[in-house]
Amino acid sequence: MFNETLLGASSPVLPIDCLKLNKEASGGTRLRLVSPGTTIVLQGTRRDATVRIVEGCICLFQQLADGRRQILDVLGAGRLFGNALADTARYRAAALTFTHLETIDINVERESIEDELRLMLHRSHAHAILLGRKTAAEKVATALIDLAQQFARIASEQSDSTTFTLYLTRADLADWLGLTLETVSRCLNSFKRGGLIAFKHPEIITIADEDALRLLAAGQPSLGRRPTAYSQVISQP
Amino acid sequence: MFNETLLGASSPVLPIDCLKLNKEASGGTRLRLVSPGTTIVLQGTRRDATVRIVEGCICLFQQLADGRRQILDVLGAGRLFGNALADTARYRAAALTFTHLETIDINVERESIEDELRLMLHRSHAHAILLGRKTAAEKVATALIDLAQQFARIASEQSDSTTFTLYLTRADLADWLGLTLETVSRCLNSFKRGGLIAFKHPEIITIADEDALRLLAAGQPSLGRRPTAYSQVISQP
DNA sequence: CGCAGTCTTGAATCTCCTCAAAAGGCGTGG
DNA sequence: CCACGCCTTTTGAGGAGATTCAAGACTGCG
Repeated sequence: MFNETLLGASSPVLPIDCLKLNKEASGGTRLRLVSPGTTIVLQGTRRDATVRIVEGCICLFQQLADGRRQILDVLGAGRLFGNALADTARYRAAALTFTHLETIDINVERESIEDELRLMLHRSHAHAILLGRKTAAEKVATALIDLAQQFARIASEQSDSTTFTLYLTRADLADWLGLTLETVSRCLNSFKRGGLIAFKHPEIITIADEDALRLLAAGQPSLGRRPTAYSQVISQP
Repeated sequence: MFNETLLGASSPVLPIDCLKLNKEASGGTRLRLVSPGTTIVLQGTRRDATVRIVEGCICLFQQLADGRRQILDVLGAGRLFGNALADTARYRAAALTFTHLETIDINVERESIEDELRLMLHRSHAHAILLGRKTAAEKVATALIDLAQQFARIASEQSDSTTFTLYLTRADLADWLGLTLETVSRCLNSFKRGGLIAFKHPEIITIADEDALRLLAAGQPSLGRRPTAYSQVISQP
């Protein structure tokens, strides 16, 4: 069962797996460490219950009555989460690794919050075309490109290969991409055999051929299947 | 081919199929009539190019390189659209019927714009779980409930049946729900045979059994298939 | 009346899912 | 240090839901 972390100025309660630190920089904002698997619950309906991810990875998800799960977004360092962005009662957040959070002042960060809101909407729209119109391979390719950008290690910049930690399990990826865990695994290993990516441990991924992956992710006619267009194709303006 | 309507204070250009009216009420906002099939292009990157739908129906959509299309949202009267909400260069809008638009002042309507932004995000998230995790029948049921709410005719409130105009074609519905036009047609006719809905003309739909439709839309265990849950089911708090 | 567009329906195909089993990693404890 | 159990991942075989292809029906319009 998931642990639950309560966050919010109104609640002094902190579960065992949360560390509370005080930071003198940036005006004494609190830092909280959340363990993987923990469901993050922002206290009440307070508008000011909003946090910034300092380090780590969090996913937002929704569930249907029978348990079918859809991960809405995967958030890395710098992303915001909380009631100032959207009613947190409508979906839930879970930490995918040890994650540092810091509470933010919604009056001071008004601008950042509006930017984050626009970013969320843009990402959600991009994800809609992924879920609705991309093939399994295209979905996985898109996810890899996205996660590589968000979680790339600043390690050796040798050649053009990027390595990143895949905080999501195959099951998480499946619930993000609208697939099954087996299909995700098959795609990843097919990419591996094709030389698009490389991995030894299933959670440390190296992008070997980013160009090819990007073409696949974009749904390039040559690589994917033929299109399902029910309306005339409209040329870009 | 789609016509293109230019909107925005910077552009005095109006295509033939657009009527320009002056309205004395609400401070001289302009009203524009857009014909169905018209792609609406908000001029430039101006932050103030934003409109409210007074009457009619507009859909927002994106396309992949090969023409695969995904409708992001269907907007009815009262909804906003424009650069104040999201960069309109990232997706396009098309009128699905004769539609009245009025330009709004983003300084005066600051509050409404932020509300609309949150509504867009919420709807996009709700649509994500539809695209990723619902079956074809559940998708179509969800769409019908949604459209009935947004486009219900205020006609005879007899019994509990709602009738509405389906401005979307089967192809539009398919591109909204991540299905094919044939699957949408099959679902609608299956609902018709099952007594959930009724229609004589394919674009005038009556919701006959709203409760059953809502259960289906919610992905009720008894009606749909068994769940695809890759993580433990988390009980609601 | 005939044409064009949308919608409906059927049959075959295919992608992805389901079910199943085996392999690999990791921590615990003997 | 290795055995054991637990969990995630991989891989295979078969099946189901949705798509594709195709033909016919309905509607509105010149």
